[in-house]
Amino acid sequence: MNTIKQLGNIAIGTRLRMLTDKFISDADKIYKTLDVDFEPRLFTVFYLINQKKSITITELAEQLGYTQPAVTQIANTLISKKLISAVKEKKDSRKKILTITKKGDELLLELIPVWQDIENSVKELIHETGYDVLFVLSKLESVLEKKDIFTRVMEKTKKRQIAEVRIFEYSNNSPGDARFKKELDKNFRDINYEWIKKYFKVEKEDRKQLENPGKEIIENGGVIFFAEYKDMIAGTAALLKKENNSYELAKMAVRDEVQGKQIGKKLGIAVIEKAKRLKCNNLYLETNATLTPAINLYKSIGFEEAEMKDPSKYERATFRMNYNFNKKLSEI
Amino acid sequence: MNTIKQLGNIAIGTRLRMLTDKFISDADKIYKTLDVDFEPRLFTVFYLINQKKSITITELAEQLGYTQPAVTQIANTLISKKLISAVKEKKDSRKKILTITKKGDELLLELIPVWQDIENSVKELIHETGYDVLFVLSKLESVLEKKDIFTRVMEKTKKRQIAEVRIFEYSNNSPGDARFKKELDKNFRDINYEWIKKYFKVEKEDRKQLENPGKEIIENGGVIFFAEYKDMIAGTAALLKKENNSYELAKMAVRDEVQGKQIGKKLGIAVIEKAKRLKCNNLYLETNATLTPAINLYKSIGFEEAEMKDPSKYERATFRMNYNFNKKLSEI
DNA sequence: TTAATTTGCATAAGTGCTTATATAAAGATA
DNA sequence: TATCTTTATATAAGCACTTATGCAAATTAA
Repeated sequence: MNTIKQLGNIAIGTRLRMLTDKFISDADKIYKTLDVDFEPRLFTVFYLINQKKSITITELAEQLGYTQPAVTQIANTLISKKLISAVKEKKDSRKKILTITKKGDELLLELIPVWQDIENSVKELIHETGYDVLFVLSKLESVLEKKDIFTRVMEKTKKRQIAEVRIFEYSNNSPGDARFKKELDKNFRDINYEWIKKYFKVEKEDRKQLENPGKEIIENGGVIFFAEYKDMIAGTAALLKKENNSYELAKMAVRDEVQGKQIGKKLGIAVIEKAKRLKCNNLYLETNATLTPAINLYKSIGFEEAEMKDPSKYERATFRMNYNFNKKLSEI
Repeated sequence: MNTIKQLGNIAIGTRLRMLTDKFISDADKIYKTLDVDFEPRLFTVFYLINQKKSITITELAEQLGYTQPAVTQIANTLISKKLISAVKEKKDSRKKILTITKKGDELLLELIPVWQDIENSVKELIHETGYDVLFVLSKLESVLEKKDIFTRVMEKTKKRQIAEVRIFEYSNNSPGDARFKKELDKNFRDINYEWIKKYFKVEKEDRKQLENPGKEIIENGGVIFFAEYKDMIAGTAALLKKENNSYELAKMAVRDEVQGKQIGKKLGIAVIEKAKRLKCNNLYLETNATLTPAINLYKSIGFEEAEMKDPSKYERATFRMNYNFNKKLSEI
């Protein structure tokens, strides 16, 4: 039974469950031994009804942190034991007002000294630990409320995953054998066709760039970026050279099965950095106004909504964004 | 939800349960979100099988503090997911040896980083509380192991109940009206008949004393003691005067429905103290050797087994005890 | 060496919560 | 004022354990 301690922090749930079970089963044994017709699970509800004199199901659930069905079930048990009674509220007949019955009051006379003994026993126990255990529990509750384990783990996982994503570029200057380049071309094509088909239709300009990226993008002075994640090409982006040191961010796509790993963001940042190194003074992109998540991503890396001046080569392009070179990047 | 805190020590079980639920459900959410085919409840068992490489159901149950059926169920789930495999031990075919499968090893590769993130998140959480929460839990566990809540409450309840028992005597010197004395006589008779009939048969000597205690006991220089508990006469004892400052403790009986409240002990002590005040130098009692609980009670208040010299007036009396006036009473 | 006891595991049923969903009354909106 | 949404409670089913019990293999006692 000591092994559980060695599992460390991760087994805290199991250890708490064991302590919980011990407390609850001891309480149960106490009622049984003292021949009091009561159960531990009824305690909080019965206690609070007595304290508040009259209270509804939902109010109890809120104040005790139970779910409503839990309170309904406990209340029904108390009603069947004739310890409380329920009446509908006059003004709002959905509400059920619970009050202690005469039999409940009589049972309370028996219960109160037992509760007092339990209270004192727990107090004594806690004192022997040398810690203000209840305060520690409060701390744990409040720290957990600020940021729970799920959120913490997600943050860590995201960071870990981002770290596992490797971005590399493919341009006229990149070395590499032909077979590898062919494989990359295929990935560039497939990943982009996949996402375009999902929301829109493939247009002539798409086909031109995707079928022959070497000629249409690289030879025109552009760069293609790939995101590699766990031995697979997970996403792409292209930096297209335009006139007068202008560049366009285009063909940015991430495979469906690796969404949510910040791959798009990492690609976008790589594109921006490359553009800066190329002395670009005008970086823009075109997208569709309905693609809110994408637009938010672009905003998060420094793009700002701009006027849609000239008609685009793409039917789907209804929204233009310019990169703001002066804005300091918020932390990524 | 803050109300639960105000319930104080007694609601510690409920508070622990809530924390437990939060940890477990967060872990569940993490596996689901990361699309890992695993469940929190499988963790400890799967982890330990991996650590020990091969282990049986019962060993797991012992080391984890789970019941054997719990481990059987978890193991079966792991087997159905093909994460572990079970083979019978050659030497003892009752034993089932569990080991991780290839698929289990593959899942572990996915799980370990997640577990690491959980581990770190809990560590971070605990650090933010400012307390060594796991150490506090250990303390709680060890203090609880030394003496659990049930035992503590029982001790307190016993003390409380003893305090509620009032012993009073009824002798030639006692004041009181006739009706009250008649009522006491009836109680003395009924309580004793009740217990005698339960184990033995009522004998002539019983009838003589019980039907006419005033004449047979009081007028002979004896004293009758009553224990009053919650407005009822709960037990009786008599101190019978014999020749040469000898006294006999007899007719000690406690109603069945108030057994276990130390009433007999309290009566016995009252009898002994009275005997001392009467300058008694030889206090004895006769009982039956089969009545072990009664004999233990007598021992606990200072009686010692003695030789059964003269044949008793009672058929059932097979065991004689003398009070040791020199022995210091152990704490009561 | 047989019979009785102990041990290891399986199975069934219970417990005390949960989530998901239904239902009816009340309140908001058009 | 009819409809749509929200709120209060009920009901059903699930979950992760528990206790109780059964069964067969192993061990101990006679």
